[in-house]
Amino acid sequence: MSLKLVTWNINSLRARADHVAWYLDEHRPDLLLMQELKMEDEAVPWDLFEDREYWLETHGQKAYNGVATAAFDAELDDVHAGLPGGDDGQARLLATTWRGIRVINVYCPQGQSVESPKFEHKRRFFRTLIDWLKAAHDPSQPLIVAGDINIAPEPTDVWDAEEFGDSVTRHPAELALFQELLDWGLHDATRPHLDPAVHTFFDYRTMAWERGRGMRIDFFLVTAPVLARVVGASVDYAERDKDKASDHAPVVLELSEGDSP
DNA sequence: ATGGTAGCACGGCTA
Repeated sequence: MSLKLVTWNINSLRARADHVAWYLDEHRPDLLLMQELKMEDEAVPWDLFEDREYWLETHGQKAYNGVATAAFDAELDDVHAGLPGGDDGQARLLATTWRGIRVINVYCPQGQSVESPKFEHKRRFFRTLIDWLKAAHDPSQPLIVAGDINIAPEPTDVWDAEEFGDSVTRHPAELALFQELLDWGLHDATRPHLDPAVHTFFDYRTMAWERGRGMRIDFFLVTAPVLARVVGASVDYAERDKDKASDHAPVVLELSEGDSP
């Protein structure tokens, strides 16, 4: 047996409630990290999770952002919402401890364009995130930083790296920040298990799913003790292909069940 | 073609 962990930008829990319910029934993930709830905590459909025996923690925000972590048959402890000094009050980060692993569920700013003030905010968010990780976490301990990272670190992580050039998600300043996470001791856990052509996000605007123009911007970044337990990974294209799907596909990471070091 | 679609919420922002 293995544990199934999923990160999924659902693009509104209200619009995607049925899809999430179907996903829990069909796949019963042991841990589900959701981004872009686009609702306040008060509006979250708790029954959807409670009825299926999931422990749920949310960090919501009206209309934008919002993250939630759901665990089947396990508690979520030491819940901490928000990135200290880094998210400008936007609901983008939720830290919990699950089965002895610190799990940081994150929805990183998209940045809009390199010229936009939002790109400054994106870089500031990552600077603060990295500094906070370094100050308050230990890469020798079991840690997962997962979610919609909004950076495509490898040329194969966009449908056409030439066309992308240095635009947002592929700008050198962002690639350097992503590399800094790796240098600190995080590993891109799904990459060795995915074909380089597999992507996680397909924009509605350009009919990107229909045209096969995806990006890989959703990640499980894990420390060595977690990496040693990884037995597989996949991206659920069937979910992205459904009617009224989110623009992001669920990303699945499988861990062996063994005791945490 | 500085669009295209989707979500929130009912005009414009965000992605």
